Amino acid sequence: MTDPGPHAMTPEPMRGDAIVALLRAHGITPTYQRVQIAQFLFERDQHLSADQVLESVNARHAGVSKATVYNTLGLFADKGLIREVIADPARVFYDSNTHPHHHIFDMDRGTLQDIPATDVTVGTLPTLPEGMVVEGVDVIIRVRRPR
Amino acid sequence: MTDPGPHAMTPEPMRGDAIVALLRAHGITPTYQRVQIAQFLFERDQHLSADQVLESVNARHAGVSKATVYNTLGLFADKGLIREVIADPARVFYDSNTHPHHHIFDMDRGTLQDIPATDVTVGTLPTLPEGMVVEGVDVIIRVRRPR
DNA sequence: TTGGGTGCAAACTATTTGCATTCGA
DNA sequence: TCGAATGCAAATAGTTTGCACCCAA
Repeated sequence: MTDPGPHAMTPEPMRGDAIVALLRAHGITPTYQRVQIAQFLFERDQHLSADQVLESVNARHAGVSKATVYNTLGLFADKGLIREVIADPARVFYDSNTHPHHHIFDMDRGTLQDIPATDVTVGTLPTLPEGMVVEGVDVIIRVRRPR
Repeated sequence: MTDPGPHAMTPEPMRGDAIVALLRAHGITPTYQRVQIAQFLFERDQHLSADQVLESVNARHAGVSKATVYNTLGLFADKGLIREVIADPARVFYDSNTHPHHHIFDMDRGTLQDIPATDVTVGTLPTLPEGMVVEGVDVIIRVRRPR
């Protein structure tokens, strides 16, 4: 847990070589497609579906296929660069902020919002099944406009 | 919150007319397909995907289509008979236990396990966006066998 | 030259939709 | 009789897979 992640960096958009270094530091070969996607993801903290990433990345200068966006987001998540958020049954969101925090899910708009981890307290955890290890604790508050 | 739900009933499988009454009490017309599905769901507390429900219901005496299973589970969830659990990115689970509780998700097996609500404490909630109301708070502990 | 890594077209599958049919008033 | 509700075949859309290509050793 000594990895500072992308968020230890400056608030300005990261330069191309900073992105390349970040990918390398996570054991990811920095290809053209991956740099494009990472560049976009780390412009700021955001919650994006694969489709939104595809659209935005290709709006710039294109050349990245749908499958590659999916595979790359999965790879980034595996390597701990971004965080998968399972909140909307229709699609997976990827959160470019990997610091510990939780989420509010707007069921009407289908959008996510961060909650500081300190605003939620998770107390006692139950005994886990044998040989199992906690990968993460997700707290999702589902909100909507009253019907 | 005065609705006792199906769990106020006996531990034995509910009889057909008890299921019919339960559906009616929730404003659901008790058709053949819906009764078949409800009968199966409320045999015991369980976490099932739509596909598992389809298979099990049709293994008995059949006659329920895939689309109807999906639509019926959605209807039951809307009416508060069962609870949707969003934990596995690949499929939605339906929990026949609607009492407040949380879940452990086994990432290797893709299965859910209940946690008593009392084993997890959610402290301060943040201020919600204007005009929004909390539909539910989901806590999911993701576990897996260490790699 | 060769073997693992990469990108993507095509395939796959969970879920939704549109509509013919049925049901209750 | 008639409008609303129901069930399902077919369509949709998010995601995964299989394979041609590329590159470092």
